[in-house]
Amino acid sequence: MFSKACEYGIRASIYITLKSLQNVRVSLKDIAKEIDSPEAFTAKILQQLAKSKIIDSVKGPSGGFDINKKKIETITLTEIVKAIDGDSIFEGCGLGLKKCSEKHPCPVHNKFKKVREDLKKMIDTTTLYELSLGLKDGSTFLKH
Amino acid sequence: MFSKACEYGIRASIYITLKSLQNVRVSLKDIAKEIDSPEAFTAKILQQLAKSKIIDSVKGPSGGFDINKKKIETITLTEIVKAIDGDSIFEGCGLGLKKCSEKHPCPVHNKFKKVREDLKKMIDTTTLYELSLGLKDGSTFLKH
DNA sequence: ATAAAATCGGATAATTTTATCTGAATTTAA
DNA sequence: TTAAATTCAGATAAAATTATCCGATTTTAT
Repeated sequence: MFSKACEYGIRASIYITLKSLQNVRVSLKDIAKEIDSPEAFTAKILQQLAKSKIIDSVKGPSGGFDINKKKIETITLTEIVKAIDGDSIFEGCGLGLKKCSEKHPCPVHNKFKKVREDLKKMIDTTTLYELSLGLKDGSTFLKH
Repeated sequence: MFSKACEYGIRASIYITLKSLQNVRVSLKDIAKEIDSPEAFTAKILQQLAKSKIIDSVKGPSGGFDINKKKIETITLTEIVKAIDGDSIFEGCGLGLKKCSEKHPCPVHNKFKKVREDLKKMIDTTTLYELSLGLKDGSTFLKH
């Protein structure tokens, strides 16, 4: 569904959200440990998210990553997915045709349309804030 | 969604279905041309499908691939996907957690569940026969 | 000022996926 | 029986993705 990079990116974002709500900035090392991801690779992904202005990064001791508290409730999964995987997941044809459209559909075009729209709707309406709640109350997890 | 190999596999299967319904066996070359896929790579995929007993292969001149007519109406996309991509698409966690379950869910577990179930239901009930109809009447396409 | 703690950026490496090549085996038909 | 048309199998190559390494830069705290 998503690339590994995107999976890490989403998991990291949810963790950063959780901590940001507690006014705590978190380091790469901390993030990688908490989401059980390769540190250096995760660094690259966080850089992408920072460049896309989804998260903020601060260098130096006591530096790390956080998300603006006011922004947290507005950030959706869609923004993160787009920043990392682009919009292949939204646009791509289910059977990989370069030109697949209503006018020139592949055999599964219509059947896929509904599934894809549901997926789109779901990630479009799911916020980081929302996802951090389960983490906070211990009902959901980011590793193992 | 699916791997490239799987996309080619599905497209090839639909084309083989169309021709098999006309009692015509098709060669690799023909298939690759009709679905616009790399020939040698497609060969590997067809071998997988043949080993999985989804399609039949015949060597020698006038050889090629076909599907038993009686079987055509019973073959679903699920069988093809499983033969090529395994069941990662059915089992995998949306965020890549190794152990994600009802008891230990990732933050998007429940939101993904519905989408995934819809996808599963869709490919589980879609047959090759059905997909070949649009091709036959020119309303759907396998390339460009 | 200086040392330490962090991110940043670019190069490189490992792995997986996609794709190609080549020769062997099989089958058909002349 | 031989040549041609095919698939088959294994090796290899190319490309994309995932992952690591290292030195530079920034910032903090002493």
